[in-house]
Amino acid sequence: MAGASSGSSSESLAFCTRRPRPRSPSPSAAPAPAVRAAPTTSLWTAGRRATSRTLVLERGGPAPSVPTALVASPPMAGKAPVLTPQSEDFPRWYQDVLNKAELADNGPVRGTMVIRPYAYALWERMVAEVDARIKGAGAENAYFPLFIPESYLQREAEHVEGFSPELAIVTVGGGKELEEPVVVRPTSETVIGEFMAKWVQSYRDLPLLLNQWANVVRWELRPRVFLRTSEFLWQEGHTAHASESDARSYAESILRNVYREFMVDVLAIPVLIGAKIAEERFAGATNTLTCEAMMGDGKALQMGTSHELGQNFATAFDMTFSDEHGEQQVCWTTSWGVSTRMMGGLIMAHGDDAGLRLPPRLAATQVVVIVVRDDDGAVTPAAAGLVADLAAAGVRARLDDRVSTGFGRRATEWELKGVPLRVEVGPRDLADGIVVVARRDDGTKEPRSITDVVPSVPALLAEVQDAMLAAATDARDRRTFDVGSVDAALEAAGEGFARLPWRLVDAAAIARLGASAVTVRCLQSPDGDLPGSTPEDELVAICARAY
RNA sequence: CGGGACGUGGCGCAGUCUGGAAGCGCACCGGCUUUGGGAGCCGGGGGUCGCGAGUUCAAAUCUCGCCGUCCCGACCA
Repeated sequence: MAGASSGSSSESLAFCTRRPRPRSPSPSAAPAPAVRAAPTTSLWTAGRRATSRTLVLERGGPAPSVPTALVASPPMAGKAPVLTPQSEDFPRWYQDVLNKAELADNGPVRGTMVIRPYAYALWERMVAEVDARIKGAGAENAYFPLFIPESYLQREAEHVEGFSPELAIVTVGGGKELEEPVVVRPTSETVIGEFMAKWVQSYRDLPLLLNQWANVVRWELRPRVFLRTSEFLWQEGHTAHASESDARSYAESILRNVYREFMVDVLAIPVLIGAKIAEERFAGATNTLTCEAMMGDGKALQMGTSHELGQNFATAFDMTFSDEHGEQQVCWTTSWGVSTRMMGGLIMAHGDDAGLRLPPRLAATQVVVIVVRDDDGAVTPAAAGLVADLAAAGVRARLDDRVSTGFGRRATEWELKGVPLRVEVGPRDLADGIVVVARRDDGTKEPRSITDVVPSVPALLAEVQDAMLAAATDARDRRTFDVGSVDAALEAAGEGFARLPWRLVDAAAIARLGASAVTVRCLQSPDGDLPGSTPEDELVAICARAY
């Protein structure tokens, strides 16, 4: 049972270099109040204290017109929390965020979702950023059909086998039974393979680098908005190469320079990169590379994958070319994708009890300028001027001049929606020549002179971006543990990621982990890079519970 | 697809056990007063009680079936 790679000495290895804190209370241990009473110390209190301190420090002098309410901070005692606290019920919190931040609804058909404008704007930002990087990698966009002949799927044995259970198949069209049923694409390797085979004749046609933005359908048994829906939006890249090494390096390059770079630099989500174990590979791939992120509850989320398909699809679709010597060769192909699942990752990696927190580079609205009140009609024009100046400075800013709605409500709403910076302008500020700038990431507020707030915003946004990445990285690292046994990995996975020597993981170990819903998310070299040429018995298996 | 919980105005819920005129809070609309962290008062609108069959004089309530949602498993971007 224990393979040669899994010596019995494993049980005696040190448990952890960094020991997990006492296992977090299981749901049953956390006494959920019968009525969701307002916590005595709300999140407001913390933020507010920081606020008053900052205000006093920065303003100096008598500061006679510091808005008293900012300092006095009437806590939200007596009010129900806006969202179910994460610590109480993380999945419920996620649902609450989707609803309250107006992100998405369930569609009428099970497993489908409606992406609301605010969330779709975020998706459009993701598309823009990822698309630019894909083009930077040399791939061109194209579009292939939604309907695929069922026979195409069947040409690659593992591919059909893997996807059959989740296919949606159309058997009737135009009121008539179809001669050959058509599959609603679950992914497009097969159609694209068919056409690549047609287009590639010579080594001069290679590499052929294509990408498409599309929707795909995979009938899901257990859907979850953004994370696992029966229809989702994504990008799927498909490439053909003259050699295995060229295909491999391209797949790796997409993972590192497109996906990881986007996730780290734009989403501010630190991701691990690694290779999937055989059981977790894409159906039909010879190697699957992945970006794995940690969510706020310590669970893992696969954020994107890049596959080496070897010659499996090229063989199935007769994708051949003549090489420099006039010899017929079979192509080597890759495919890679990221999807609307990243929306779920974004929400769960950064969100807190007050709602969404958006990294500035992604945020569709980076700064909201709020007219606190406007007694004499002078504040709104000033605020609108700030918005215009911010826009001119390249900042995505918008105005909130809904003064008929109370300030508190609007502030709460923008926090729910995760806008990185709020600029609050009221009559007193105007009289003092200041505005109050509030950061969503850490809740701090400080006054700025109205004349130099605009030029200071880009740097502040950059600071917020960096702080969010640093905080997410720190949170992940605190929940990552080096372990020396399967038992220790199981315990650590209750909390976050376990780094377990791969040589300790045999089939029996995978089964034991699986019994507790813990899986090997990926394999890495000891320094956290892709396995590459690292000897197999030196690899590290990242084990975790996953979405 | 297996186990569990649950479907009552947009959201959260009471009412269901023990059948007998659909209620509450928030949200929404109007008016006035408000507006520097979830406003107040007054007045309104909105629900074939998830859907379909039964039982009954009478069904949100009882019975059966189906659908959906959430959690836990098996499957996945």
